[in-house]
Amino acid sequence: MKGRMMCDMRGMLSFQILFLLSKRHMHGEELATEIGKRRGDKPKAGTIYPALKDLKSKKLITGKREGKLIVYSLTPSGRETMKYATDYFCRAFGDVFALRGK
Amino acid sequence: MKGRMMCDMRGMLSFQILFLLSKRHMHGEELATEIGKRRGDKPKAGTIYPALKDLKSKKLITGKREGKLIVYSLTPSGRETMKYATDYFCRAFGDVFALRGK
DNA sequence: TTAAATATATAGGTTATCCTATATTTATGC
DNA sequence: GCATAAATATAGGATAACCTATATATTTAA
Repeated sequence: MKGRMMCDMRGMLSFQILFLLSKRHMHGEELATEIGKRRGDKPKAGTIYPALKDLKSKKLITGKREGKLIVYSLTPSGRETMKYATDYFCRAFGDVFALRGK
Repeated sequence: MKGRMMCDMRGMLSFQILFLLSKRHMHGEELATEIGKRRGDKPKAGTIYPALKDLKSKKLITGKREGKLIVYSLTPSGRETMKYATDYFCRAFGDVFALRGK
């Protein structure tokens, strides 16, 4: 599927991470798996961990070590960013979905 | 609005161009304006024209000069790519929309 | 205790997407 | 014709998002 794609479909990784964390707390591997379910390809460690590091440095998420895992959740600022980003996303791409099923 | 965004929302430009061209033929400025309506910021010339050049080089769109304008439309390959890309996009981000209004 | 498995971290490279700034082409108004 | 406006083109620079490969930490199994 991805091989057939001739236009670039990268992007919105940090947004998708914030979105998933707004539903429940997750650790890195879990996030990668959830993104993989949606995109068809699970992002590699070298993709997901730098993204988490960046979101953490911007204080949008916090991580709490639980044994082998680091469980991430949104900060208040992360929740607000997520809200604005969702509005933006829906305004930008809403009509792609509106057409589905037609 | 965009200034408040603390997570990167770039991406999917070529997909959005293909999507818009699947609805009607447009020239570059027109595409930029339509994208601007959706994203809140109209992409600059240095963004849109290289993207069109790239899609053209991949034979996903063709351009026909009409006076001052170059009117673009999808090639058969562009239509097929657009279909796969839309499926991918909806699978990847469908639940962002599913939650709206809840 | 040691090995293997799992999760995380980081270095280094590529590309699309964004920008600003400058140039060129084409049509239009005087 | 000549200037202006509008559309297109391109150079050059930044960054997020992807990758591979390697390393480290932590838990589990033998």
